[in-house]
Amino acid sequence: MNIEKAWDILKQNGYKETSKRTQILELFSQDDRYLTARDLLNVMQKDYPSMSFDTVYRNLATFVGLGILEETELSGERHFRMQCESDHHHHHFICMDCGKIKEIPVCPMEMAGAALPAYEIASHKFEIYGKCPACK
Amino acid sequence: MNIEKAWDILKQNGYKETSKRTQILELFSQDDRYLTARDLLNVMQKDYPSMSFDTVYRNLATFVGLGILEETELSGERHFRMQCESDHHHHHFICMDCGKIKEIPVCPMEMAGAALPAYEIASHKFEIYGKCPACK
DNA sequence: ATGTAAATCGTAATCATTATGAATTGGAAA
DNA sequence: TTTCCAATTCATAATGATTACGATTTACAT
Repeated sequence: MNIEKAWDILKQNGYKETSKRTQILELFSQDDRYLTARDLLNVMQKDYPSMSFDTVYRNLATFVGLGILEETELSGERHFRMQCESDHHHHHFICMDCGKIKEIPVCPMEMAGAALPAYEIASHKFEIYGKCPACK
Repeated sequence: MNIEKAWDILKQNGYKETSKRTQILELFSQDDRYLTARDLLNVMQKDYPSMSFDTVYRNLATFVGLGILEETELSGERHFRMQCESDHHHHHFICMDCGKIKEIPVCPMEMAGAALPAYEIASHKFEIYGKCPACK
């Protein structure tokens, strides 16, 4: 996901181009780690002092809803990052030191779905946590 | 996991047998769904009016640490349930209506681990969400 | 340029969780 | 049984993340 594509999606859904949305998208596009709302606010307030909780949270929710950002829960806090470019379904290894991620091409649902006949499957979560080679 | 086994573990680790721990274990052993701390408190205060947040949270943490309860994060809240009996590693389907779970015998780590040479894997999470046959 | 709905600001409210200090309790030992 | 002390619980306050509110500002179509 890049900034231009994100704006295409926002415009198509009737969202306006504002300076704060620009700032948020720029930050995410140049940082490929998972960030919390507070991380985001802290980093942004250095360069753009007027950025409120409301603006951050509201736009994060909008972006996740439109598939621009993806979200996961790590140690009790919501974390966000740019949605992956990959057009094929995949999952993530997440480094608990530096926060960087690595795509895992396999999806366990092919195997597991067969074990659940008569069940209606809505979604699934598969994540691996540990240390990346650089942090080890 | 049954109540006797839970007490064995607690005693072995020097924890005392208190009425509140008894009440908590009884509740979990007769409800196989994931419950939040508040669920637990609400249900328990009907029968045992003197049950505080502190007692609930502290004992939940103790029980999870000892492997008596297992924990997961659903829609931003921590949920708890009795640790499964199964001696082999497995994962869960969770019904988003009734909260009941079904064990899934497969684990994707056998496949995925191979895709991460040089990575140090600490843990992983694989859960499937949807509706069980009864709720569909 | 102007009007208007959308977006943002600054701050307060809410909700889950954790911490604190006083009071109570389990269980061993006298 | 009674006493004692550390473990536990109670009642409540503090914390930290998230959401909500009313006033103000802004994007952008007309």
